[in-house]
Amino acid sequence: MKKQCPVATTMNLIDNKWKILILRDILKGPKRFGFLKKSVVGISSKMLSQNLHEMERDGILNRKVFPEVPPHVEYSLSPLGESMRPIIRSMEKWGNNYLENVKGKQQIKF
Amino acid sequence: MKKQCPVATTMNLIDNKWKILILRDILKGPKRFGFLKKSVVGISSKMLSQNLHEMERDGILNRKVFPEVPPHVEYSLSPLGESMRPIIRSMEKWGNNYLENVKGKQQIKF
DNA sequence: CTGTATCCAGACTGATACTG
DNA sequence: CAGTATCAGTCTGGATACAG
Repeated sequence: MKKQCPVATTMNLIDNKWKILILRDILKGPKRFGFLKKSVVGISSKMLSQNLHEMERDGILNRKVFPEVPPHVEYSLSPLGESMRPIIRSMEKWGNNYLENVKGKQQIKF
Repeated sequence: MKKQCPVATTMNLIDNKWKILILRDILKGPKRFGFLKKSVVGISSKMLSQNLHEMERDGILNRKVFPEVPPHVEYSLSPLGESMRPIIRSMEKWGNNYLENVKGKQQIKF
C-alpha cells in the first residue's frame, strides 16, 4: 500500500491561488461575499462562489446565512481552516522578504 | 501608492500545484527530468518542461547540463528556491496531520 | 446583496512522433 | 535521456447577464 504524499494532499484541498487568497482574508475574521469579491483582486463572482462552495464542502469554511433583507452571508473558518494559518503565514513571510530583498534587484515580471 | 500583498506575491511565483510538487522533490536534492516525470504523478512532459522553464526564469531553480551521452540534466534550488522550504514544510506538516487525524474520521483534533 | 446561468476563449492533457 | 512539436478532446476561467 502506497503512502500518500502530504504535500499533494494539501494541494488537493487548496489547489488554486484563489483559495489561498480567500483564506488569507478570512483568517483575519469572518467575511461577506461582497467583501471578498473586492478584496480578492481579479476574481469573478463565478470563481468566488465556486471556491467558497468547495472549501465549505471540504470542511475548511463555515457558511452562515442571516435571515435579513437584503441578504447577508458570512464565511468563517472551521477548525480545519484555522489550522491552515501556518501555511498562509509562511507565504506571507516569504512574500514580504521577497518584496523587500529580492524584487527590484532582479528582473521579474509582475 | 498601494502596498502589494505578500501572499499574492508568493502566489504569483508558485501559481499552480505542479510547481509546489516540483519544489517538494527538489528540496530533497537535485533531480533529473525523468525522475520528476515519474515523481510528480500525473504531469505531462509538456507541463513539466514548461514549469521548469518558468521556475528557472523566476530564479527559483538552476538548470545544469552534464556534457554526457546520454544527456544528463539536473535541476537544483537557487537560494531563492531554498528560501521557500518553510512554505513546503508547512504544507507537509499540515498534510501529515490531515492524513493522520482528519481524513476518514469525523472528529478534528487540533 | 448574494449569488446562478450561459457562452466562449484559452489552458491543459494524452497520445504520438521526432530530435540531439 | 531530455526534451520539442502537433493535434484533438477536455476542462477552467472570464465576461456578461440575470435571478432571489
